[in-house]
Amino acid sequence: MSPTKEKLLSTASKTFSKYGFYKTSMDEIAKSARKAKGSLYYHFNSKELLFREVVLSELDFLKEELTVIFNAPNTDSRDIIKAYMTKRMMIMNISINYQETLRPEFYEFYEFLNDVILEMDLWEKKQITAILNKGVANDELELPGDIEVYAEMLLIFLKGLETPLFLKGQYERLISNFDNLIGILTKGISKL
Amino acid sequence: MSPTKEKLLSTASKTFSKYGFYKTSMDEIAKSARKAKGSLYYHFNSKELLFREVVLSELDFLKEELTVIFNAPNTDSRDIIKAYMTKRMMIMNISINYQETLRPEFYEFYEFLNDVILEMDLWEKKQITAILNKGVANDELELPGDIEVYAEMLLIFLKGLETPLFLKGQYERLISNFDNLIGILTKGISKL
DNA sequence: ATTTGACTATTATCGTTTATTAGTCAAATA
DNA sequence: TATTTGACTAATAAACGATAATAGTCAAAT
Repeated sequence: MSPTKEKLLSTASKTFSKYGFYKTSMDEIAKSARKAKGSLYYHFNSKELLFREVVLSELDFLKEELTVIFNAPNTDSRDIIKAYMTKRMMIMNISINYQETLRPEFYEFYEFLNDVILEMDLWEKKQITAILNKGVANDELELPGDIEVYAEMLLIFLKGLETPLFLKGQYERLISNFDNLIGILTKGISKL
Repeated sequence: MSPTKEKLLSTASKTFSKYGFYKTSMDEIAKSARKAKGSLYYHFNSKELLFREVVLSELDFLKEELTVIFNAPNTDSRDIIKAYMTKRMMIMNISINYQETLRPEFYEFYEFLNDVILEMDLWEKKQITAILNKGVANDELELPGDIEVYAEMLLIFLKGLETPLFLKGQYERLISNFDNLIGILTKGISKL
């Protein structure tokens, strides 16, 4: 990625995270980055696509970090699940532009991001399903019924926590008990 | 409750559930109930308060049904938790006016209902906390850390399911595995 | 105490103008 | 050739008034 493009992207990320998508203008981003507005459009084509790139970069970072965890060799599937949940929450907590998309009052405005979020959901669901299947194969886990549905519900739970944690400022309070909760969940799925 | 008031309330509930709060007019409700509009205002004071009553009546029904479950004598706390989760989802599935308040595009418009929902949340949290505490006292459950936070997270999970289940039409698909999931959760919190 | 419906007050909607901001492009630069 | 620039245009949001729809009132009737 060229230095100009990189500069524009990081400036956009900072500005969007400060004022939100709708209260940030392209002129403002260009000015902050000390570049011409034309360069923004040369590299990103539109404001929506620029914001997409910003959110995508946050999700790509999350994906990279999670990939390390999911692919850790010789690790008990329960430990992978634990590490996954913890890491996910930590990174989401600092993904300010992703958090912006959670605001229900903007729900309809972010439709152009639906596919990005959906793609991430599918990726996570796939990874969770794989690790659950591996756990069952290794006799570490015991899961009656459809494994994919468990993966889906785990994701629903984690995503359900996002609003209280990141938008309603309960991160500190709830995260303190998160380890205990993870313990219970893994106990629930463990083969005893 | 007077017959007129009852008639108005049930007509309002039907009409709101059919067209939603904003696309239903007071004239329409009065006409459907074959009453004068003045009667609506005599009994309910405003459109918002009328809708409140409608949603409250759905939540009161839920409360009543759950109270029976929570207060069942001589019942294992795990069975109470299981019955609670199942019953909650069944009743929520038919509480159409409550479901309307879940729509994120209307989020800001339903602020006058926030206290009703919050009150229900607190009630549920209190009931769950009580049953978890009872379970621990009876040596049926094992929960390290703050019990209230578990109650809160269980509620977050159940409420997180509402949107996929009721608004995105996944009720049939996901509910089929719900029993298995409940089994896992109760296993996770059980003292072994 | 309750019910009624003609009436008033508010709020949504539409059309128009103005201001802001998204998006373009020919020329300059490297 | 690929990139950068900023004056320029096009599209959209905000502001405003006029009109339509609907929330809410109240004196009279039951």
